[in-house]
Amino acid sequence: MAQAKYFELSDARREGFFNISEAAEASGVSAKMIRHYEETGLVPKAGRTVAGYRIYRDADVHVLRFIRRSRDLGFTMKEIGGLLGLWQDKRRASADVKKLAAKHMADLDARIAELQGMRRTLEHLVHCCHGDGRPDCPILDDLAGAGRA
Amino acid sequence: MAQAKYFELSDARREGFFNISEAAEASGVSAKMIRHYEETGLVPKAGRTVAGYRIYRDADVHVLRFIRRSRDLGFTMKEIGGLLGLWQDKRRASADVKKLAAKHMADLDARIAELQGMRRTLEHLVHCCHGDGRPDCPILDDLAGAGRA
DNA sequence: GTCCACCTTCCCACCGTGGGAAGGTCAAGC
DNA sequence: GCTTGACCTTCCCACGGTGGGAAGGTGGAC
Repeated sequence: MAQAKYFELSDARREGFFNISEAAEASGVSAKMIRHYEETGLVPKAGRTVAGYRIYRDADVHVLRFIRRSRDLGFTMKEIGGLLGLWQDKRRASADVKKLAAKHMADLDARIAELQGMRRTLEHLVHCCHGDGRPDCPILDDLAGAGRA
Repeated sequence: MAQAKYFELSDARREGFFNISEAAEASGVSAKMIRHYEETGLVPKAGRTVAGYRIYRDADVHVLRFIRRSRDLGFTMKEIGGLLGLWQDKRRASADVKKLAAKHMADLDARIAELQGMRRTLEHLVHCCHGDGRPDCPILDDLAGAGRA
């Protein structure tokens, strides 16, 4: 990632590097997750100081922010790997990006529809339940017997 | 769960018990998950034959179906634990069930809104991307720079 | 020199589900 | 009887993402 070799931390700072918590702060990705992304290969290994501290440049933080934004849009790690590849490939076809995004949109639609289905059923049940001190409850009755009662 | 002790499997069947795969089939919960629910204490420990095979009665299958149905409505394991408790408590107040269900509905609403927010943003981006062989792509531009460009 | 904040690695947890290995058991066919 | 294949058991590992925390090393300020 940083491609830098074996600075003292103070030197690294002078050269414009961040340590991991600064990179986390600037990118919105937690230090924990930055390490995790490195470990899983989503981002290349960070440069290190002589003492073994990870150091990051602006460009690295930029990558992390890209990941953060992608997560915010609900892309999976795998998809983000693909997006990063496309982002860094200057000869990419925008159609490839669009395709990936459209696929993800379809996934979101499916998930939304699923949740809305649950919500509708639940709304009906909640509506039917008088919700007082008595024990009889159509919600439980449905859970207990739906599809065969 | 089954409260039965140490049958031979053939005896158990005559007494109306199911083995785990029959219970799975009848309840819609996989054998794998039945064991898992037992291990986590969501359902009581099943009875066993002398050979150690789990055996289930109709009532046990009924419980499993309750769980399955609850999962289908998106309840978490924890919530299902609560629902099971209420279901089996004949002196429950239906208000308690309604409250749990209403809370879950609110959770669903929040999740749906979140996904719809993602979807809206994504739709806009996909719409803006010409999606041809050229590399320039507003989707990647947004992921790379949103919030500071 | 001391102190505290930060860094490192490592392991564990969540939730829900599935895969698969290694070994025991049941029932059917011969 | 014995073999065969389907099933059972327990155990561990994986996924996606994120967090908690322990144990030990460092950086920098006073």
